[in-house]
Amino acid sequence: MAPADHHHLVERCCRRPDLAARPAVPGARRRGQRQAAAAAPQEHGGRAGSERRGLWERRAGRPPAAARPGSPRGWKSGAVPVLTCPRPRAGGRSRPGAGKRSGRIGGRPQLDCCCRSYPVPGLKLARRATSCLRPARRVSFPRGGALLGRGTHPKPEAGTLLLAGPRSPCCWCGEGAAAMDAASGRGARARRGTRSTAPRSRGTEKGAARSPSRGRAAGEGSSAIATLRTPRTDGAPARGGRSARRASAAREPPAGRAAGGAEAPPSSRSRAPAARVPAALGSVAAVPDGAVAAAGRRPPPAADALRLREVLSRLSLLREDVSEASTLVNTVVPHLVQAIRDKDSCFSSIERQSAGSYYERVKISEPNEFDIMLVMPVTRIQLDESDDTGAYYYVSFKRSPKEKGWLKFLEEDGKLSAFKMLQALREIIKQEVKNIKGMEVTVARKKAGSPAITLQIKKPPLEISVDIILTLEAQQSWPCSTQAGLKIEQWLGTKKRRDFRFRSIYLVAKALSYIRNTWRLSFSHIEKDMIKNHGNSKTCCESNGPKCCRKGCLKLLKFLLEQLKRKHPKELEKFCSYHVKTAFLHSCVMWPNDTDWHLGNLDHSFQQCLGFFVDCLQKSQLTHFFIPQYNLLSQEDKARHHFLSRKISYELNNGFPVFHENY
DNA sequence: ATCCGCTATGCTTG
DNA sequence: CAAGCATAGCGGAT
Repeated sequence: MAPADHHHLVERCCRRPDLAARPAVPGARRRGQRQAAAAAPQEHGGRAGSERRGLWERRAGRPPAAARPGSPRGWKSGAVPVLTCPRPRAGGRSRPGAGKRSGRIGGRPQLDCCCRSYPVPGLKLARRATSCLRPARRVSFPRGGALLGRGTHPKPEAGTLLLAGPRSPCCWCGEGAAAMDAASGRGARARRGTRSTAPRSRGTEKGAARSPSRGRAAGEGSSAIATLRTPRTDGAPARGGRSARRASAAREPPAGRAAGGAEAPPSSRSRAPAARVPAALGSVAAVPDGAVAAAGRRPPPAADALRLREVLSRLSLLREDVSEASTLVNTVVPHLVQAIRDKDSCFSSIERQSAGSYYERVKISEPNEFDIMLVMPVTRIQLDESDDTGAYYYVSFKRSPKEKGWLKFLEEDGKLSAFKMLQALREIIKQEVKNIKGMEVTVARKKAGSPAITLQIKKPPLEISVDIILTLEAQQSWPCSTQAGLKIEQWLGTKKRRDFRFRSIYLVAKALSYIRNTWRLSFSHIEKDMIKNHGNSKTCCESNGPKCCRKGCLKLLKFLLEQLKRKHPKELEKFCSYHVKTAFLHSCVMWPNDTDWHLGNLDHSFQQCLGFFVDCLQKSQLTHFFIPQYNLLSQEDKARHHFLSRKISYELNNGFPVFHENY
């Protein structure tokens, strides 16, 4: 059996032919609209936070925010409603009346609608409204990905759908369509950052305008701590748009084309060109992919880290996308859960649990894939290994369950049939999706052996897939195959390990190709916890604690594999994100200290992870993180492993050109 | 003058 | 409440 088949959370890799027909760039229109937005207002003066706000208010002679219409606080406190859009849709700083000096098109603010997050009169605390009086715009940007220089307006052209350049059909699924574009949002991302910029106004009281922490931060060396992504805004904020920095990275042509087109003359003195140097690295000759494969053999150019941060910033999910997608998912899923509980008494105690990269906060590119576990508590089950991996089991009840409905899910020999349960669940869901209004929800075709029931939710321009995974939860000790796994003592501590192992075991309905009633151990709840609370010290990444780059590395690993899979779909079809996730977890064990993952050393940490993964590939040995006897890289696929290891080595040695390529 | 690294703050989802 | 996204604006580098 192919290890790649073993993990439902990653089986998306090569499926979704159903999505292949989706538009090349889902969300492009939305993004286009968003990014068409001209610069948003900007407050002047340079005080941080409330101090700065106070200054602005004093200067502008305005009432305090709490009393001002248009301010959320104002609404909460029952201030006078304003019916027209008094403010552009932008981040926390924009406010009504501001922006007089910000970028505008044609004298009026050419802003996309701000009202989706603007409170509606009469709707207390409403976050969304449809009462916008200002039409959204569509804007086209130059094809070919010319860089947008700062202060350069992209010359939007009303009424044109935004497309950055010709899109090649996606090779992800071998279906010749753009499924993976959608999955990763790469195409969309390329347009994400496009926005107009405006001359930036500086604070009038430079020194005084410094935020209280500035001095400390600069003086005490926190400059070494680089943020993963803090797209600075050199002009006024565009509504929902990316910073110019992000934009420049996203739009960078892969082959090192001279930055700057007619629209975007780059500053010759700026550091930006170095940062934007495409991954081919210009002067650095490409190192063949067959070269040595451990990390660090090529001293990375200083710009590497910067570029990785750029890449990372492109991968983060847009807040608006998250909001829209989660709204859909959170409408559909509770509806289905209720229906499932009602329709079959066996399923009456089913509970929703979230899993997968979105809920681990390592989803990259676009929030278009969600994993929902439907967890059924079971008691007194007996597990019998179905093969030698230690991951697959037959499940039977030690005592027949009180609920007699269960009998219909049992095979003659008393084993609980994953297949039968999935089928029942699937039928209920298929019936129930018909009752969901306001969007199109369909159940994707069954995939042999897949533990998931995949929903497609369409509400143009959104297209989301939700994997529903039937899961058994048993409060009993973990099987002995897990005894020597989860070696996190040095990393998260012995107590944490003990706590984890006291948690329930989860089994997902995963049929093997030759046996229909098997269940596979799932540790996604533990993985989620480890990724969320990943620090060796408790304060890692907490609000005031030191920030690390672990999640950043995981995202980059995922992205690298995605990109390579797009480039070599056939050769890499057996690899999935669970492989890199596993390698990442091993890396966390191998380098347990937070200091090993200093945010400023993103490039180094990433290369270490990759180096480890490449070693695994070369040895065809990647141990399941929880089940040490289970090798995720079976020896039969050695050639494929070497292929991937060569590809990764090439990327490693040449500054990751694939991060900047479109497939 | 422009760009970059960084922090502070607000907002949203989980 | 934590985490992540989005933005403003500083000092310093180029």
